[in-house]
Amino acid sequence: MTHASSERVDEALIALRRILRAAELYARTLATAAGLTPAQLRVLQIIDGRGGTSTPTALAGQMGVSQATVTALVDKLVSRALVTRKRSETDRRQSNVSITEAGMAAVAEVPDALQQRFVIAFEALQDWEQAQLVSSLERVAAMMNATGLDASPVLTTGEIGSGEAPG
Amino acid sequence: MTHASSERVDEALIALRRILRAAELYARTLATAAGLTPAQLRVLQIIDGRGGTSTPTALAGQMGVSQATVTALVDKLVSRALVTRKRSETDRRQSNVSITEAGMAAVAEVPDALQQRFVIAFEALQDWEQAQLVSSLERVAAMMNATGLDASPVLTTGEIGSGEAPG
DNA sequence: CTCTTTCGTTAGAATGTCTAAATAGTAGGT
DNA sequence: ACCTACTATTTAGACATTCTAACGAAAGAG
Repeated sequence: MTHASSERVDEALIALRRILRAAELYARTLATAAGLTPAQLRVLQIIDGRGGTSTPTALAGQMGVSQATVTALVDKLVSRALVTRKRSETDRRQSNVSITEAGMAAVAEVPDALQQRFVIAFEALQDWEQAQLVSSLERVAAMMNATGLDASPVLTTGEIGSGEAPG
Repeated sequence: MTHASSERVDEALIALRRILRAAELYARTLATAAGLTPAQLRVLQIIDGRGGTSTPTALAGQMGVSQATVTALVDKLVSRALVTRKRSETDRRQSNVSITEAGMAAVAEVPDALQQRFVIAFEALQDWEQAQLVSSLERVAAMMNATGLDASPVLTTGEIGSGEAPG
């Protein structure tokens, strides 16, 4: 039991909070600039990151909200022609929500909030420091998830700095 | 220019996103369990962390929302007797929002979302790993802030695992 | 005292969110 | 074919968060 441990937890927490807050505020700024709301942008990004099509149930699961909420969000996006909604032909209970070209353009214009800021900072770190941060972060993330919450991996991490990600 | 860099950014981003999402979902769960909403709980936590009293303007600044929003939030909390609102005597334009005993009890009952999960994970890390994570996190946070966004330090990091924090 | 600025609230609107109920489709058993 | 059970989605009704704009009240400068 280290004495200094709680101080360090404090410091880590403060840093994490600042990252958290910066990401949150920035996400809103970006979405607003694109004429969208944060939630609408998230829907668009998830669909785009999943190959251009998804279903309400999948979206609800990934976003951690109810299907009803997704319906409302998709309604808004459909009315702006950023996505289309079409009944599945193999299972007509299902609905396929597909991103349109306008939607893709909107997503492409808006760099991912976390990415934009985090990547810049991350790339300024030393190589060994990057490796270390990844390792520590992954352990924390794994442990937080293990505590009982599934943080449904969104993984919309496409165009970061290099070319296309492995498809 | 390292080739492996973008892969690592991916991994770090994914981990951070999972932490992000877990914290967000968990915050809602906790607030709901306490009969509050996330935003209301945040107000309570900020006031509590600031010595028990604040003003609408200060709260708005710290939360990154407008004064009008704070007014609405405080209205709800007042109606539940978790805070009181009283005109300042030195400057009667100002309003002092103070947490009540019931409010403090509510805050004490609800472990901070991030803290709860993060601390558990953090304390399971090796000593050197903790130190490293703090260092990396702080660099990232500093750099993200330096990019132009002020993430208004909330620092409600009081009762983590040890006794009272300084001050 | 009058003008300007600051602090806070009120009013009105849009969005996000939920739960519960309704609608529609699939699948299995008979 | 028909009934039942389950799954996928939408609708309806409610409440919370948030904004901007307008307003009232107080402080400060002159």
